[in-house]
Amino acid sequence: MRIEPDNPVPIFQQIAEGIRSAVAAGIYRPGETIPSVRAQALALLVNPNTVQRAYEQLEREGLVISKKGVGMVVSEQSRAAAQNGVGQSLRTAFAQTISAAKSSGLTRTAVDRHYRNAWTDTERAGNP
Amino acid sequence: MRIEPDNPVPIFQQIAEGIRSAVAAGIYRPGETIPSVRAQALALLVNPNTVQRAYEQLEREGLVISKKGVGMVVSEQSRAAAQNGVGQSLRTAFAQTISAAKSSGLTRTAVDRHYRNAWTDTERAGNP
Amino acid sequence: MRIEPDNPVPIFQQIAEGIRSAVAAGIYRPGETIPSVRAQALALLVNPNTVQRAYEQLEREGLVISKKGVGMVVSEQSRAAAQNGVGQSLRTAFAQTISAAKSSGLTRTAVDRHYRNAWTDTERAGNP
Amino acid sequence: MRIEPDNPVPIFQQIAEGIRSAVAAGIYRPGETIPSVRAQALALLVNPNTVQRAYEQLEREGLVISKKGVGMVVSEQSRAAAQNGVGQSLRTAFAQTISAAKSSGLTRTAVDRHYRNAWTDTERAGNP
DNA sequence: GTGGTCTAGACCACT
DNA sequence: GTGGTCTAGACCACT
Repeated sequence: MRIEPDNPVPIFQQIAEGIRSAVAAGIYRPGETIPSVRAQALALLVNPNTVQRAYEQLEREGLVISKKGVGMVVSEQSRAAAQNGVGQSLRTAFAQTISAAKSSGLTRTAVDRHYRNAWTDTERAGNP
Repeated sequence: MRIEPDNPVPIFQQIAEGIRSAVAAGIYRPGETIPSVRAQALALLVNPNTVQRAYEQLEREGLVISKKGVGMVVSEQSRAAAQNGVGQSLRTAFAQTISAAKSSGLTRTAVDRHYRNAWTDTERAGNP
Repeated sequence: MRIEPDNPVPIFQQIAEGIRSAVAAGIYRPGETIPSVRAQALALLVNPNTVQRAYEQLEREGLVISKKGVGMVVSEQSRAAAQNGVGQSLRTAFAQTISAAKSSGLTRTAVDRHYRNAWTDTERAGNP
Repeated sequence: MRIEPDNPVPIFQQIAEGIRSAVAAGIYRPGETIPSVRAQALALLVNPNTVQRAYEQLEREGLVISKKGVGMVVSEQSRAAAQNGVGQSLRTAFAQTISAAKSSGLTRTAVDRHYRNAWTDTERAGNP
């Protein structure tokens, strides 16, 4: 998971989003624990309080359940919820970008070209 | 132009982006003035200072030249710069969304489907 | 006389200073008129109101006396006053620059070098 | 650092200049933080927003890097940049004063005398 | 009317 | 504690 400190999206939300993605991808499975607040903070070079905030939000969403002495346990219903949410947010993100492009007067052809170029960018960046 | 107050992207940047798009689309042409700070603030229901900040940034970018007592005049080289910037930010936005999708374990086929659905969304929303 | 619109010193003060210098240099002599508001405005590509403000200040200083139907007439005591003022402001300007340089930790040798370089700059700019 | 509220140079620029000088003089060193926005505002009896503007400009110049929750950290390349900038602005300031003097009809001998007198002034003022 | 600067004070994310 | 953003409203120079 990568954190972008300059991204206007708050870091704690980036962390939450990262966990959601990981659950959707099956990296963390129901019954397993996600990394502890301290471990995560260390891994991301971020203050533990910030990770804490992210985890609290995930608990409110029901993706994860905090168990004393155990950690944050991935819930049973988590995966469907996460996957659903990921797909939804994906579509919304695309729609926003496309809307912006249209209001700048770009044609669908031009936008599609940028979309394909973006794929090339992500592949070049080492995300096969 | 629409402002989303809940968007983590600062309002002043949303405004700057909106003007950039308008210049790229040829709505404001070189030699013309963009809406005055006060008029824009009134139109967007936003504080004049916030608009001012957006306009300062646009001036630093060379899109616009401030003339006392006259207004913010669109520069000659503005359009190319704006168009370039819009294309660039489009590609970056797509790349970010795609990266997120990949790290959630989605395949290119799935992502493409979401992309096409997003187009449908924007068309349905009345942006033919 | 040159006006610098980007200089934080207000334009009307730049104009007033320009006239003071011209009087000190003997370009305008007692009994003569300085350029009319309209002529000056045209020459400097500035709004007549701005020139008007500069002239009002000069009249308050006693450098110039407005005579209906004639114009702004240079006063008898103007030259001494202007010359005196120019010398004074020169010294003050130098003192400020030198103070700033010292507080940046520059030595007298370094400051003197910059002073001599500045002379070269003004000569190169075509002000022999 | 002293602020002159009547100086036509905007306060936020005076603050920026003051920090630049301090960095050039080695008062703030790379890795250290400059005074916080609030502390500086209190020290200079100025609104925090005004200090903020000065610091934003310094960050754009690369003199300083803002770290959330930490402060404005002096960058590695800061000193060279600041020193360079100070020397540059010194020369420009001298050139402007000299130009003004020349257009008032003063000879180099007279201007040099004023320059030396200005040094005496700054020494008398207690800036050995 | 136009933009530029400033004060006063609030709320947010982060350490 | 730290910086970042925003509102509300004043005053200035210039056209």
